[in-house]
Amino acid sequence: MKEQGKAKRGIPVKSDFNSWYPAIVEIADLVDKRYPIKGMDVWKPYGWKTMSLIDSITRSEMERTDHLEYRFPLLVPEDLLEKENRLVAKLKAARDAGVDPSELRIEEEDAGFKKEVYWVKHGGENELDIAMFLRPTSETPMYNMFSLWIRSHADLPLKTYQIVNTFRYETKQTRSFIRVREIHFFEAHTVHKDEENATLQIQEDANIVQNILDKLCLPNIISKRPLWDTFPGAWYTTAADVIMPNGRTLQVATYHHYRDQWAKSFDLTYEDENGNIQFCHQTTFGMSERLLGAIVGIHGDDSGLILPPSVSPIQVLIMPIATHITDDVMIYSNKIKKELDENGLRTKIDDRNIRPGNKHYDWEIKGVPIRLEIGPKDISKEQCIISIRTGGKETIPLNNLIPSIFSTLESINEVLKSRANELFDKMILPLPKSDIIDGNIVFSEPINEGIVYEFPFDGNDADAELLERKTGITLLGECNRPYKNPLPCVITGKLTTKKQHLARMY
RNA sequence: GGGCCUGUAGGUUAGCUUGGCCUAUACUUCGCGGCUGGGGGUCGCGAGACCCAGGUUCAAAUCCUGGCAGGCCCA
Repeated sequence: MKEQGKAKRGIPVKSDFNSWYPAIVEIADLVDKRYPIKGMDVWKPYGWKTMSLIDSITRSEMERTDHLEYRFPLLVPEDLLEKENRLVAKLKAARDAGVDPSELRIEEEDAGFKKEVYWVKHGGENELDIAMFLRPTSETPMYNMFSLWIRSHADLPLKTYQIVNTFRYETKQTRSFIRVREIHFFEAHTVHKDEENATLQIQEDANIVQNILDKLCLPNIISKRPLWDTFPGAWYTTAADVIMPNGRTLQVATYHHYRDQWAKSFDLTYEDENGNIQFCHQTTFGMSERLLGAIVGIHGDDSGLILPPSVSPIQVLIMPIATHITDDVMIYSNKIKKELDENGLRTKIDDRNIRPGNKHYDWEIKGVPIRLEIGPKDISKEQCIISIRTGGKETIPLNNLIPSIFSTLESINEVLKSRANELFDKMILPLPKSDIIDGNIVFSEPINEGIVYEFPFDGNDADAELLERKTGITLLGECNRPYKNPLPCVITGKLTTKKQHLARMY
């Protein structure tokens, strides 16, 4: 179906994913990376519009589930952080004590967020009495206010969210959308009267994540993260990971059950029906522009992006052909645009005075699902020609335009899903057979880089760590889709249906 | 945290090893005009760069030091 376009504008082939990805985000005009701060890209209109469309899917899910949108300040005074640090330090100590005394995970910093935030220490020329930092996430500012707002059970549940920029001082290598220092962040925070209600919220979050990822055509793995990967202060953390074409997993959503651990630190209490003071139970749920990174990475091809119709800023790009021959071409183009617009589609007419081939390449790179050509020959036959980004060209009669466009968009959506699923299935393999010899695991075949491994696992933390060390890759946690029939755990040999994955994570 | 590498028009790049031939190469891009127009057309004219600060030297894109920015590899 192709053959007509070879590498253009220096786009590397997608099989060279580590070169393709950073190139395509700029060539497709999503971001400009030349801003002179590492990890802070400029969002170009095309990229920002796409992100905004992703956000609007999120917003409608929030609305559907009765969350209200808030907007908290960017700056947090240092003294508020102390509560959080004390909590995190305490939990870590407890966790470490609870865990097998073998020296698990020593690399964790004990200063909480202190080292990874941007500090504001001056106001003009004067040093501030209390330094402030840019929010890396908003638990601290939000919970401080929640404790003022929540008085009785009638105030619960409190379901809030915001979509804001957050900041982390990353020292590692940054990548557009995947690891950045200014994060386009969605965070939902809820407060409930008891653990059970918070648990129900976690189930709702799980459902929302699937709705959103489905609209973006992104298959994913849901795992309960291992204890050491649990968000500080959380009882447990659940995460959604997608698999990028290089075999690395990308965490695109997390939701945390806090139980009442944070409430105890922030004094979040309410008076119940019987007049007793109770601690609240909380959850949080976060996502970011990594969703866009996943779309770029998973759907794109050698010719550029392919955007799912649900979030493509332009769903139908109209190309008038040979406008100088007859004025009818522009008249028809405008007529078609009007008709599509009235049916709720996002459209654009490209009337630049350049060759049509050039326009095809331009919009192909940007991943527009449908390009529609209308020229003098078509007008005489009352038809137009559409080029489909996932492959193929079709001639459609103008009197059947709208239904044809809608069914084509739908089929593009299906093609993206099935391609993504195919890739996803191809990326996951069973872990090679292993034997334990003198406390070491020996695999029957070498562990491969670009693959996600699944395997039955029913061991403890020490077993898990052995696996990570031995393979050099990371454990995603217990998957929410267990094996149908029990299999022997790769470490203990015990029969279990529990499934885990090992992967290189972004 | 440790190590390696790189900075020349908007983008990709030649020149750097061995300082002078640089008024800096080519492609692309951009602007104006003409012919054109169904998958990167063509002709003409025009625009655009040596990261910053020092140093060495008669002379620095080229050598040295520092800064800033970026990339890669390893714990």
